[in-house]
Amino acid sequence: MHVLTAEAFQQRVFTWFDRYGRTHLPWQHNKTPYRVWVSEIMLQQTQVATVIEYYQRFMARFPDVKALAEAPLDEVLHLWTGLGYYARARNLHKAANVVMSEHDGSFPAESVESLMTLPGVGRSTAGAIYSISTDRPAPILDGNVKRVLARLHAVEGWPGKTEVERHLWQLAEYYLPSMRAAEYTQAMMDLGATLCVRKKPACLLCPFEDVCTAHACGQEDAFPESKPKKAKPERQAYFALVQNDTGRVLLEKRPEKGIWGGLWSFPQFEDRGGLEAWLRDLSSDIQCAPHWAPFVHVFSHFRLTITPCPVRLRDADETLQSADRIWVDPSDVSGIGLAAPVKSLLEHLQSAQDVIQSTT
DNA sequence: AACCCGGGGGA
DNA sequence: TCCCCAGGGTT
Repeated sequence: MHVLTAEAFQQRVFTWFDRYGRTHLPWQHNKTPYRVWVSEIMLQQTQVATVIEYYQRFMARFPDVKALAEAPLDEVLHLWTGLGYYARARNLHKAANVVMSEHDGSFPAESVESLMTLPGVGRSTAGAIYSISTDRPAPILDGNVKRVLARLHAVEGWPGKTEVERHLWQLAEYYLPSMRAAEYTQAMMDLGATLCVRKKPACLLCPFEDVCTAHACGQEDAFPESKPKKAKPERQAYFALVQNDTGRVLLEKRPEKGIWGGLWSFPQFEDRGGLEAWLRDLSSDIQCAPHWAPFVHVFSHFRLTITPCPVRLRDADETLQSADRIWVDPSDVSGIGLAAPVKSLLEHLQSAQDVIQSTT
């Protein structure tokens, strides 16, 4: 077992990429810093297969950074609905405005450091945007590359630890070629995404099969080490699904910070008592249907048991109008961002409505 | 049900 | 500087 020179490593990467690399992803043609940036942000926590549709819709609606900057944030969040990690969309919108107001509308792609001044762009994302859009070398260290390098060198420890991450960056810099920078970045991501996958990697097809330390001892699964896990606390939420005579549904805008930041959701309460008190204040003329079956929505650090409580409201539309409250038609929620379970509940309300209409 | 993920921001 | 936070999809 020996360590490859950087040149030998690069040669193997390019030979493999020339045959097996991905070249037809939507963001791989007409490459501009803007298009690459949007793709990299979407790809941060989300796999390629999921991103493709979102990317196409996003680019059709916001073809350039000016269109994105001028759009209402609600509309950006709408196109992000279901993608998760909504801070990404808020940062994207904020960064588009920074590009317009502080960089005359052209992307600050002169260096990795200048890209990193944009909200939502860290070192790895900046390296990807820089190398792919300018074809000049910059290392990246996304989850794919972490896996490839951690296995190749059997790097111990969880990559979230500063020391481990520092070691991996050092390796990424060591192997970085001076030529074919864009292809190299793409090739490293492709290696991790298609061969060096988390479980059952395709080592027999890997250009580093003969030099990979983890493979040599049959320990591919042991690298990189996974995040130390801890128990997830349980939380409760009661959602008021308030519907008026016309079938429209009341939504509230969530605070910018925290879970589902800036999205629209149902009025939410920690317990049934809170919901009932709120309803009594709202109107004397309410019909509270039996609540629907509770279900669990899992976040990265807690589990939320949601109990949807449908309510029919006869009057008082006006009393509930304000900047952060709206009545929406559950069959048309264009223009606003919704969390996945909220979108799903609105669809349920819509089908319940259809049943009522078809039987009357 | 367990696992994965780049960056921001507060402790 | 470290650790917590954030939400879906995939396996």
